[in-house]
Amino acid sequence: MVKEYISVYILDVPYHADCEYTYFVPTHLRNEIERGTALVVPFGSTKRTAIVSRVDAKPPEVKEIKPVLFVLSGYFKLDENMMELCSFMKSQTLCTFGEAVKCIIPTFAIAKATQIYWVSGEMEKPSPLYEYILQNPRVDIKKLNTRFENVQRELNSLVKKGYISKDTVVLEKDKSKYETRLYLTVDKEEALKIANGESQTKIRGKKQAEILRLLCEYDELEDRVLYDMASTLKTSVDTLIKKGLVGTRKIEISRNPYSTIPKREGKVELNEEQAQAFNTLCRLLNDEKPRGALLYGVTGSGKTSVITKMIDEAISQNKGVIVLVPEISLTPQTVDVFCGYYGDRVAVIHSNLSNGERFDTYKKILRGDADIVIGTRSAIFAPVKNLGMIVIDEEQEHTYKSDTSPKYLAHDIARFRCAKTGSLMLLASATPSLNSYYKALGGTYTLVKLTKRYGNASLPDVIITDMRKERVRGNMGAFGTKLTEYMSRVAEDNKQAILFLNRRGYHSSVSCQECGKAIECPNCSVALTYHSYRKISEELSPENAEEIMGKSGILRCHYCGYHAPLPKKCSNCEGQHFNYVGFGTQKTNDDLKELFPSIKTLRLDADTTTSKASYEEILGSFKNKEAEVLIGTQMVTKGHNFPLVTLVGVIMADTMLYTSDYRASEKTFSMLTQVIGRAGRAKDHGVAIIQTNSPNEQTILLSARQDYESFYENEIQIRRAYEFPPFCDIALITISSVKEALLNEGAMGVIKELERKITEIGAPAKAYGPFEAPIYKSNGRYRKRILIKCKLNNKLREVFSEIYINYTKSSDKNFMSIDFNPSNI
DNA sequence: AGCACGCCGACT
DNA sequence: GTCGGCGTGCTC
Repeated sequence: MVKEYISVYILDVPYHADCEYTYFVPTHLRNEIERGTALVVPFGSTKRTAIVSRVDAKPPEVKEIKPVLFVLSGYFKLDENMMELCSFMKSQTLCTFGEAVKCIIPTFAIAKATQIYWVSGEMEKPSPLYEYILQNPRVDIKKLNTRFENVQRELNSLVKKGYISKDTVVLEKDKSKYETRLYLTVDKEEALKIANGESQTKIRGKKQAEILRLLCEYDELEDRVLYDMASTLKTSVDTLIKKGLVGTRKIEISRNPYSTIPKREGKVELNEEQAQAFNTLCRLLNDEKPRGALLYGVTGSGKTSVITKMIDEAISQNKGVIVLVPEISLTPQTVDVFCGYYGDRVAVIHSNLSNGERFDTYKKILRGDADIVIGTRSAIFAPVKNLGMIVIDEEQEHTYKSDTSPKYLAHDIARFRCAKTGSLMLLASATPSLNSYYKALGGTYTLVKLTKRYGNASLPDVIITDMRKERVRGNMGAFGTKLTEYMSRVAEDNKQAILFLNRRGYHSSVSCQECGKAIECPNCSVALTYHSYRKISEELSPENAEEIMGKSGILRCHYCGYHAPLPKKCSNCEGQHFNYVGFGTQKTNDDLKELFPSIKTLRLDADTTTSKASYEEILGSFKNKEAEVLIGTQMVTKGHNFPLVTLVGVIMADTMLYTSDYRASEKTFSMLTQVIGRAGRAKDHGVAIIQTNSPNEQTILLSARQDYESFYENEIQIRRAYEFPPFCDIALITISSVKEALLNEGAMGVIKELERKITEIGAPAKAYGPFEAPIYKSNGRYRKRILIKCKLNNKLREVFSEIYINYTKSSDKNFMSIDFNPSNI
């Protein structure tokens, strides 16, 4: 029973208005309300959906305290853990409480207040809008908006003049899907008698008799199916219902797109090392305290077997499990394996689900019908019952960080949920993120290693090709000598090859043609980014790049704002010619066609895989050997094993290495390690060829040896020396505006305020900027950034929050976004 | 975010 | 004179 006053969070308010509001609870509603209940309240001049945050609020000193209007029921209710998670997200990522709620509950289930209109007075010269409302009483604003332009204005004036009236209603949705089942209400013998005309109860139609016979045979049938089988329509069934011979019932059906996957049987056998890892992890799982573990296993060491065994263990103890994978479409085989193994107990969550599917999946988990959830980032919020373990596979992947509000990292949500439920957070990777490995070495996580490759799997031979030498020899194409040679061998031997290209990015760096070194920021140890003002129409090719790029442009650091013109010569070797990394990838396909006209290729990238189906189609045809070569981006590095693939080629390994991101090495290492691993799955000995301008780069050499630990040792020292995560946090403030002058002014104001507040609270933080964003002008808006290296804590977050509020409250039309530890810089 | 209020120009 | 443009500020 709640007291007189409650506090609520209103959904759909901007950040600066997102605070707790107090309402009076009419007595008749008092036993329907608790913390987490959804209800509708008057807010300003509208009615809004809200979530109860406190049931014992003190009335604030405001001129009017309004009463709660009514309570929303259904699936739209938050439990205590969800409530705390929303508060956590709000403080952690500076999102609104409502944005957090929308992560946790499918938007489908959230009732939203809408305006409806109807005609209430006669109009002399009816406008089209008036006519429409006359025809469609109680239409909602959404529908009007789709039919008329600029509708709000006219509506307001019509209301004012009394021609129409409006009201706010909250439509509670039940978007569940139902089907109607038909069954006999008399026993079968009787029904048969009736059908054969042997009973006192007489029916006339032949169809009706047939329906009765069918129902005798099948007990219960879906209405549509029965209509089909009896080739009849609703009318004859209706007659039977009226006669009381047939009954109907509605049953809710669950939209499960994965229900067709055949069930597989199989028992996981672990080798000694895996068994040991399993035992360690089991102890952590059984510990009542929340635990974190990092399962670091070299490529091919059988991490998945250990994870599967852990899931078996968890569900045998009646504990629920969440398994996160980087991108579901990248790993359909993972889903197949899981669904095949665990059948109906699995729920799959990813961004391609329809609203209906998402809602059904949500309910299935809520009911406890699914205790294993596998999915992408957003699955971290799944309301799994009796949660016991959260697995984050390939935990270093950047897709675990959301880049739209709420800008959370799945790990943080996992940590929070595990802490609340005493669960195990299990991170798994062959190339862990530096952050996670650092924590593991520091004892925050238990480090569990798998060092032995499974079975007799061997690493492929890795050949590193120095592309600078190829250029000197006059080979300007995408294929070096070695790769050409091995490609033709693949063709001869009737095998297959995978070629890996980096996505063609906007950022390009500049590296010396002689020594291959990229031009770096003197303060930050990251490659400087080349900003040119060339026209997009000037298509770059390796031949004309130096000329075009050299003409105009400037080098910038995205961390400290350092900028400089292009140097005349390389600071390392005095070389005078530079390569502009990040172009020419589109030539690969053309070059390939030219070199090997008979070879069939398949392309796999964001352009060719608009749907999940096309992705699997492409991989399917490659598996069926409808093509010899698969060319693609990141996507080719994951998933399927292709037994015929004996060659993996990395067209240009530097593209990712020399980006402005401080994690460039980390990302390159992870990527190359995975690509090379692709060639090691074949029965025949595989070969991986890495083409690069910097063949002596440690990152490339170490990834060729799959030597993560040495890579970590190198990289962590650089991070420490230049103070990058994990030794600090990075906050990125982006301000955008259509007016360039307004932007400068605003950004300067922000950094001044920021610096003042940082000094005030004495936080260890340093602000850099403002400087131009990598794409300075985009969508007609100019964007500037301020970057802060700091150690985030509640006090500092509060400072950012205040800055954000001040800025969004102010009247100018600039936008601000704040991202803590962004995934891309 | 909505929405109302309020202060300016161009219309019957 | 007033309609309706949008800048400003509030929401328990």
